[in-house]
Amino acid sequence: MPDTSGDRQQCYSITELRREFEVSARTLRFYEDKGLLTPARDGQARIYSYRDRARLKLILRGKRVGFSLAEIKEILDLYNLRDGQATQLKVSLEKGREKITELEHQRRDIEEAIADLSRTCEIIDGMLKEREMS
Amino acid sequence: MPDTSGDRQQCYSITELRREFEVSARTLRFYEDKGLLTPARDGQARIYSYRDRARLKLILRGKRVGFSLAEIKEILDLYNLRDGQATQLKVSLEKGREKITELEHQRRDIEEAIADLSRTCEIIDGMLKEREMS
DNA sequence: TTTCGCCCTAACGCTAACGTCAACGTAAGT
DNA sequence: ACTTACGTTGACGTTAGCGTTAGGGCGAAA
Repeated sequence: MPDTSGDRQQCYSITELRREFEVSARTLRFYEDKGLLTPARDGQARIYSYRDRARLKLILRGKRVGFSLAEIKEILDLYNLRDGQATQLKVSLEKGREKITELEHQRRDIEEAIADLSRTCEIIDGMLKEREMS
Repeated sequence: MPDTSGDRQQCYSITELRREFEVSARTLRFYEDKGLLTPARDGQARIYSYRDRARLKLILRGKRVGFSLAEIKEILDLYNLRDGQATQLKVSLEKGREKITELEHQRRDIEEAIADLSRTCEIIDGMLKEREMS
C-alpha cells in the first residue's frame, strides 16, 4: 500500500517562487506581512508549501482582475473555511456571492471595452486602407 | 430641412457631471490635469460637452477593468484619430490590438475567478446544509 | 448687504503597493 | 581566506490617485 498521505513534499524557496511567478522577493515578504501568505520557516529562511504556491497564484490573479490586497485577503479566507461557526459561514457565503456578482459586472465592462476597441481598430484599419488607394 | 448638425447643445456643469457619475469635482479636475478631459470654459467655469461626458464614461469603465489613468489616456487617444500620419495610425492600431488581447486575458482571469468562487460558495453552502441535518 | 450655493486655483496630505538601500548571517565553491 | 549566491530584517523612498484644506470670485435670494 503506497503512502499517499504526506507525499506532497513540494517545497519552494523564495527565489524559486519569485522566478516562477516573476515577482520580487520583496513582494513575497510584503504579502506575508499583510497576512496573505504564511510560509513555514527553516531557521529564518522561508519555506513555501504547495498550498502557499496556490495561494500566490490566486493573489496574482486577483490583482490582475483589479482586486486590492485587502479584498484578496477576504477571498483567500473563503478558501480556508474548514472550521467556523454557522453564522460565520453564512457571512462568508454572502461575501463570496458579492464578489461573484462584482466579477460578473467586470466581465461585462470588459466585454464592452473589447467591443468598443475592436470597432475603433477596424475604423483605423479602414482609414489606412483608404490611404493605400490614393 | 431640419438642422441636424450643431444641435447637440448638451452641456454639463461640473456638479451635474459629478452627480451623474458619482465622482468628486476634484476627480474631474484631476482628470483634466492629466489630459483625460478637456472641457470648454465660460470664464473660469468648466463646461462639459456631450463628448466630454462620453469620455468620462470610458475613463470610469477603464478604471473598473483595472487600467491605469495613463493607459486610459492611450485608449482615449485612439478614439481621437481623424487626422494623423499613416505611420502613426499603424502604431495606434498596434496599441489598440494589444489592449484587446490584454482585455481578453483579463476576461479569462475573471471567468476562472468566478468559477473558483462559485465552487467554494457551493462547498460552504454544503457545509451549512450538513449542519442543519444534525 | 449678507448669506448661499456653486465655481475656481494652489498646495499639502494620505494610502496602497511595492522598490531600494543598509547592514548582516550562512553555506558553498575556488 | 575570499568571493559569490541566497537569505534575513528594518526603514526610508516612490508613484498613482485622489482627499482635504485654504483662500477667494460670482450671481441670486432674503
